[in-house]
This record gives sequence, structure tokens and C-alpha cells, in this order.
Amino acid sequence: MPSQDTGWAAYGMTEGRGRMARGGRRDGGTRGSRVVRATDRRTPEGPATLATVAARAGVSRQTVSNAINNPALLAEDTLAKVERAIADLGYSPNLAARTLRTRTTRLIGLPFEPAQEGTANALMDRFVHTLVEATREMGYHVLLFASDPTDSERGYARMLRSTAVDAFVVTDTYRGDPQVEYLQQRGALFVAFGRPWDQAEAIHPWVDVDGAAGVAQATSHLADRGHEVIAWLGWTADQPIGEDRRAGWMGTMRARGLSTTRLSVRGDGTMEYGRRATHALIDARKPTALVCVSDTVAMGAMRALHERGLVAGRDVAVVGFDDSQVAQTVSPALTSVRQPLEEVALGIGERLEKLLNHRPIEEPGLLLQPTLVVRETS
Amino acid sequence: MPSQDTGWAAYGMTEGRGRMARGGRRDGGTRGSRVVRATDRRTPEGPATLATVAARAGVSRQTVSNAINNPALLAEDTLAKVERAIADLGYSPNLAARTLRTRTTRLIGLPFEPAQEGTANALMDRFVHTLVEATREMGYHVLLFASDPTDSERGYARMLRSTAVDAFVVTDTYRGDPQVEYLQQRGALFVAFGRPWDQAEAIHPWVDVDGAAGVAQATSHLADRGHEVIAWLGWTADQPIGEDRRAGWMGTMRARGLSTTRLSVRGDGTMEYGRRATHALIDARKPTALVCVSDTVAMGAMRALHERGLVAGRDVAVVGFDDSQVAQTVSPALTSVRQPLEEVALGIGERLEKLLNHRPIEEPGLLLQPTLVVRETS
DNA sequence: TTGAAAGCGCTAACAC
DNA sequence: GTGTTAGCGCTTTCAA
Repeated sequence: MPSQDTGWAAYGMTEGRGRMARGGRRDGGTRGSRVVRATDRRTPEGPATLATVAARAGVSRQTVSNAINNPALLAEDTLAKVERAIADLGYSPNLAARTLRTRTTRLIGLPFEPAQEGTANALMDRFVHTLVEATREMGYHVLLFASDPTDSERGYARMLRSTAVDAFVVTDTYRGDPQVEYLQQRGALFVAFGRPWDQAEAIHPWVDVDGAAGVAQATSHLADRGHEVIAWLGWTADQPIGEDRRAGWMGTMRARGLSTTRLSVRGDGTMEYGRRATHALIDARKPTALVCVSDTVAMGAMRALHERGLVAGRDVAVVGFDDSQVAQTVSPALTSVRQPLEEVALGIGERLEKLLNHRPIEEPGLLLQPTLVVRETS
Repeated sequence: MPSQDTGWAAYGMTEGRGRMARGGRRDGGTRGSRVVRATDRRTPEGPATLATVAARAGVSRQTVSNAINNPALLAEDTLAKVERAIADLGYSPNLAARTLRTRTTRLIGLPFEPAQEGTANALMDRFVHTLVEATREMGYHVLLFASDPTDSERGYARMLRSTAVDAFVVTDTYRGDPQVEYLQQRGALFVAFGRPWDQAEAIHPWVDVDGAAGVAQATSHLADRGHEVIAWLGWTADQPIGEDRRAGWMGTMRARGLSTTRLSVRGDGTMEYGRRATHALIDARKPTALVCVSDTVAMGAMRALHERGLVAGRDVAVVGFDDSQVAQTVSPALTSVRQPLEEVALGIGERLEKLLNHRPIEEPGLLLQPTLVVRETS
């Protein structure tokens, strides 16, 4: 175990801390009557505080505080003096003290769901990273917390009661979950990644991706290339996201006067489902193009084509959704709809900022357009 | 914008807060001389505090504190009384106040690097999730922060100075980075995901995966199946992880008395590199099996095979590393070495707990064994 | 076993 | 423009 005692060392240590924290610290002695116990050694133990900086700069603590939070209030030379001292001492405000005073943690809570070995993983990664960056620029950090799967409110409740975060980002507004309602009732601040599918009246800030538009784009792209028998491989009808994407296919087909009869299939999102559905579709309707609700399903479709000696992109076009790593790696490379996750995170960041600063949000909902990444399979 | 004022509403609001926070709160009036300004209304604004609970239970604040932190000290019935009150009021201690007092945030800092569109994404996801779970059980949360890419110490420094976290998890000890040194000098608490490759003397707690053993396993597997000309497709020699994995191949080949001459290739980790290297290897040495440093490289290899009309798994065996989603999805499915990321996170959690409780860590370093997931390509 | 007092480092309110 | 005072909610002596 390392045991360096350089710097203020013993950071986060309990033993001996009580003692340390006692004497010596408040070198200014703003309250004259205070009895300084133990040794009054001046060695800087622990990080600098407002008092340390104030003493060094020859001003009061409040002035240092103002220099940080309200620099405009200070005279130019005072400000310079204080800033010097801050730099010299390497001072950063103690976050806990600030939080206690301002009732503001500068933390954003992000529930981190179990990673299902499948779809959304890499997506989340792109999203979370941009969110971290965006919130950092606002002066916030992202706090991960496991939302109890059995009782999803548990996780939130604790965070709320203990004043642990200023706001939440809710990432799965899908399947009309009660999270949103719960948070709204509590008056908690949050922005959702995902539309309020069922509760149309609830107008909380949200950002989402227009899946229908993405699939419409894909379908148009195929139609433009001369395809007329274009099939849809979707999720089960209870999933709003899947149905939304399906609507994009359906709308485009209708608009182009193309038949959709027996060309729409639904099922769980597995590869095996994609494979079987593709075989069945080919037997029944001989589609020349397949639009899939996800890359995973598309991979199943490609496998089925392979099994029949058909080549994806030459004999039958295939389009996926998500632009996952698989889409980019597989051969032939899969055309896929890419979600603008970075933009989503940015949009959420903007809304969070307004929420946290109590500024009005003119446009609570933001629907972003995905882009079609055309590769070899179409 | 939502404007419910249910519950303690206005949570995190600035306006009017000063007023709210003033009167009424300290209903016990522990310090008799304190002048209570404004109205002394009893309506519970804001979450319950120690004082609220104490008043309700008819005990002092300290007793409530003890009930939470040192229940053994209390008489049975007093404890029961207090616990009742806590439950009734839905009380959770204010984290900021506790932090200010104890100098303990119960937060673990995790630097979140830019997501490179490629290798490790889904990996991180598996890891982070388990880490969140493990630390939650210890009563900690995970705080994400962007470590400045240009000046990696920047991010840490800020977190340290502002007493924002109790400990760090450092995730890329690879390429002998200065982070570790920096943190050690500061006496900061941390556990590394990754061995201390260069600075052998530095004994900080770490957990890592034995890449060499994983590749050795893969190579043995191939040799057992009768392969004798087994090639290695690695990363450039400056990457310790890559060299470690390569050593697994090399060691096994030697142990089995198989030649390695002109069978080892190195390059960047791209698919294109994997593809070209495979073509070159086949031209030069006609290997019957390819062991790859990553799934990405393996995908390149498979593409090359495909281009030559060879079938992976039948004509030439291929093994990857990471067991990424691609490995599971591609056809034929890729045999790959899977890292026990959940165990890594668990091991890190254990070490963190000991570190934070100032308990000795008997075994600072933990090297975990990956497993070979055999699929169609071998 | 329980209670009283003090103070962690900061900022809001107000006085000068 | 700067300083003074009070107190956020908690835990830690220390006294009863």
C-alpha cells in the first residue's frame, strides 16, 4: 500500500483527521473570541480554504468568494490580488461546503441500467461521453447510479432525498415508464432521452430521434434504386419505438404507391428472428429489399440470404438501424440508419442548463433526424 | 415547463430559497438563544433533517445521528422510536453536510475517455455497469469526469483539490501513463484497471486480465485441433497489452515445438491492417490458423479469406480477442477470447473498499483469466 | 445511554 | 467595493 504523505496526503483518511481539522486552520481568526486549541502550526495541512486565500491576499473571506462567483463586484486590483493568491495556493472551493450552502450539487444523475449483451451498448457509450463533455462545460459532473430494477423509484428517491443531484437524465422513457411521473410529482428536475409516448399531456423537456424519418429515408433510398417489393422486419407491436420506425416504412410505401401486403413482419429483435423472418418473406413474397428495425435483425436477414446463396446488396438489399460496429465491420458492409447521439446529448445538456438556471425552455421537445449511412448492402 | 409544487417541490430552486431556508426549519430550537425570524410554520418544506426526525422521535439530534451511524449505542426502544420516525418522514441524511463534516464524499471518480469508434466500447459498458453495482453495495456512487486529453492531470487535480471524490478508478494504466505517478505523489486513493507495466516497483492496487494466458489458450486450442502453422496478427510493439498477448502465442508455439518463423505480424489494429496482413501471410507461409490481437483485426482477416474464396473455420481457423458483439454476430461466428470484465469490476470494488476503510490489501494485484469462447471459426 | 456545544467551508444578506 | 455575521445539516468531542 502506498503511503506517501506529500502534499496534503492522507486525503480522505479518517484517522487523525478530527485532530487535523481542529487547530491551525483558520489563520485569520475572523471571530476573535474563538479559542485555538492545540498547536497553531502553519504548515498547510489539507487543501487551501477561503480563509487561507483571504489571509494571503490580505482581504476578507467574502471578497475571495466574490472573486470566484461574482468577479464583477471587485475592484480591478483587488481581483488581481485575490487571483494571484488563488493560483499560488492552488485553491479550489470545497464542493461539499458550497453544496450545503447553495443547495446545489452541480451533479447530474444518470441511471445506469444493466447492460444487455446486445443492442444499445455502444450507443449508450457515444451518448454518455458527449453528455459528460457537455455537462462539464456547464460545470457539472455526471453521477451514475443503479436504479433498482424491481422498484425503479427506489434509486431516484434516495438520490432526491439525500440531495445528491440537481437533476436527472432519464434514458428510457420507452415503455411508458412511471419514472417520469414520479419525478414530476416530486418536482424534480429532469430531461428525458425519449418522447413521452403515452402521456401526451406531460410536457417535460425531452430529446429524441425521429426513427420514422430515418426508416422513411432508408425506404426512399431503396425505392429510388428501383426496388418495389420492400419488406419490413420489425419488433413486436407493443414497442412504441419499433412502431414508430415501422410507420416510416409504411408511410413511404404508401406515398410511393407500393404494396405493403404481407411484407410486414414483427417479432423479438434477435438475429434468429431476423433469419427466420427473412426466409419466410422470401418464400412468400420474394422482396428485393429488406428494411430492418435494428442492425441485429439485419444481421439475421443477411445470414438467411447467405444460406440461400443470395448476396446482400446484389440480389437483395438490406438496411439496418443503429449503425453499430457490426454494421461497419461485416462483409458486405451494412447500410444503416445512424442516430445522432452526440446531438441528443447536446440537446439534453442545453435543456438541463436552462432547467438548472430556471430559464424558460421555449422548445421542451426536440426531435432529431437520423442519417442514412449507405454502404454495400444497398 | 412543468411547475408542480407537490412535495417539497422547487427542489434545487434558487429563488425564494433564502427565505425558505431561514425560518421554521429548526423546530426544536436547540440553541435557545437563537432568534427565529419570520414565520415558524411547521409545513415540511424540503426534505427532513436530523432535527425534524429528532423532534418527531422526541430525542436529540445526536441520538438520531447515532441511530444511523452507531445503532449499537442506543437503547433498544430508543432505536425503534427513532427508526419509526425516520421511516415516517422518509429521511435520508444530507450528503453534503455529511461530506463537509467527515471529509468523505462516498463518491468514486471514473475518468471517461473519448469513445473511439471501434474497439473497446461495449467492453467499457460491461465493466462500468458492474462497477456501479459493486460500489453501490459499498454505499458509493460513481462519478464520471472527462480527463483533459491534453493534460490528463488537469481532470484529476481539480477533483482532488475540490474534495470531490474519495478515490479513483484508473482505467488505462496502459502505455505507462503519468496518471498513476501523479495520484501516488498526491497520496490519492485509487485502484487501476491494468498492470503497472513499466514501473515495477510501484505497488498500488490493480486488477488486470491475463491476455497472454487467453491467447495461449486460443493457440493451444488450435494446436489441439491439429493446426501447426499458426500465425499471429498483433499490434505495434510499443503497446504492452499487445506484446503481452503475443507472448501467449509465442510461448505456446515454442512449448509445442512449432515454428514461429515469419508467422508474426504487427501493425495498427484496423480491419484493413488485418486484411492486408492476412493476404501477405497466406502468400508467404500458408498458415492454417490465425490468432488475432483483437476482434477487429480478426474481422479484417476474415474479409481477406473471403476475398480468396476461403471459408473461415473450414479452410483457415480464426480466433479474435474481446468477444465483442461483432464476434457473436458475424457469420461464421468468430471464436474469441472473452475478458472477465465483471470480475475485474468486482475485484476493483473489493480493493476500493479496503482502501477506503484503511484496511490492508494482502494482494494488491489481481490477474484474472479470460476464457475462450469457441464458435464456428475454429 | 443521552444531550450540549462546536465547527467543517462556504455564500447570502446586510452593514459600512 | 469590502467586511461582518449567521447558518446550511451533519458528526465529533465531551459532559451529564
